Amino acid sequence: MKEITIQQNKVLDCIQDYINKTGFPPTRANICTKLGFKSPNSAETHLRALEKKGFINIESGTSRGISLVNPKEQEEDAGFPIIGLVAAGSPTLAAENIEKTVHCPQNFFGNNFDYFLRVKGLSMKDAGIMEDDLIAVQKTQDIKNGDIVIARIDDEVTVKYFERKSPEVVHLKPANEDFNDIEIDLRETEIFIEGKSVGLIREN
Amino acid sequence: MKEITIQQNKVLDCIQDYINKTGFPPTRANICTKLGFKSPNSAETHLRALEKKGFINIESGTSRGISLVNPKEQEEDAGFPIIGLVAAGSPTLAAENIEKTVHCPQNFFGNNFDYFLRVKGLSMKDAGIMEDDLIAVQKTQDIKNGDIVIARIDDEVTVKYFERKSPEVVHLKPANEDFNDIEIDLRETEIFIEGKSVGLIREN
DNA sequence: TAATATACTGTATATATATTCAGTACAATT
DNA sequence: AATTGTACTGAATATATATACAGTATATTA
Repeated sequence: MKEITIQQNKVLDCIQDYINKTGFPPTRANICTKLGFKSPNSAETHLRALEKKGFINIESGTSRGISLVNPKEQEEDAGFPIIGLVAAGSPTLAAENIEKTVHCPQNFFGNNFDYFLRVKGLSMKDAGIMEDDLIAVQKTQDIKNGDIVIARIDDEVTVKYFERKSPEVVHLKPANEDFNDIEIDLRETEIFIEGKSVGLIREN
Repeated sequence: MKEITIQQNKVLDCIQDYINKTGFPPTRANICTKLGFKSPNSAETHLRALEKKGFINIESGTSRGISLVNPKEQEEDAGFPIIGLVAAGSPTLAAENIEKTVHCPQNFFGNNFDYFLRVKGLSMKDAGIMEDDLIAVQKTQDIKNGDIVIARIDDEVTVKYFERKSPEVVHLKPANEDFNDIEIDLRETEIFIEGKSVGLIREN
């Protein structure tokens, strides 16, 4: 997608708004009214530019024949994969691990997120994370102490509280007294942080 | 919604298809082409009937001014209210209790549900239900022992495990050893079951 | 310096479109 | 038997709409 000018973006937003409100695209005159243009040709030239840049399609000779190439609904109401928390051997986002796809807004949990992780085991029970819950994972390296992180040690994926004890030592702490802390010396063991939990869904 | 005839349903499907394919609604002539009519008035009369029955809106004097009253997206991706679990005094679904509206598919949790309830307190902690979690509530009276129910006693709303001890006695059991069972004798105390929990969302 | 893209106004027009009117036919109610 | 709703054809028309043409102005690029 090529770059878009400020005015062209206004026209694009105007079209989106009009469709959301009415259910059908605007005429050149409609756009002029909304944006304060005095000639329908102002809208026409912007539309031609938007078409040339690939943002819209224009059906020739057709009233209101404007269609959006990338409607916003697709961005806001995206499909997110559910990944099984397999014990060992598989990188998290491999296609064969995708259980199914869930549709919800990207900002469903306040923060953006990237995928759902199906929880196995009860090591985070006291944090209210139960077996088969879905954790909304945001792929990020921006982790603070106390965050619930999705960490990979070798090929094992685990969900735990994160706590950095020193530049070289990290503790991964469960929320269940039956489990023990995992202490990791980064000089000895490699650890990869997949991301952190920004939300949770329990299906039943 | 009133009943619809076979032909009118064909016209309605035709409109939906046309919008899906092109991004904008059809003209009378477009409908005629698709359905084999030879006069635009055939489409016109069907459109008027559909409008009268509430399936579509027609913007007068506007080309392609047809909009669907119940587009499929709205059915699949509906808005659900979040209700605060206020301690006393208010019926649950009063408008002033609605925090905000969340958009997600109606079958998001496998079962259909009607609204979200914001949890206060930790009485269901061991069931993984924490403070400020959102419980997806299905309004139903079909409760089995062990279900997590939303019950109203007088004007107090509470979330607990449901267990019927006898035709006259019901136990509402918390999932936290710091709380005690609530024993209710239906001959003495009135209890109303708002519904049951079919899912859970934690926002952060 | 010329060419090109953006960003408009203003006018004009062929045609795309909604919409009314006049019919015909059939089935279901009242 | 009269009325109403459905289901069409066919013709006519006012107007809604796309779209071209003629300008003006500014900024950017080659």
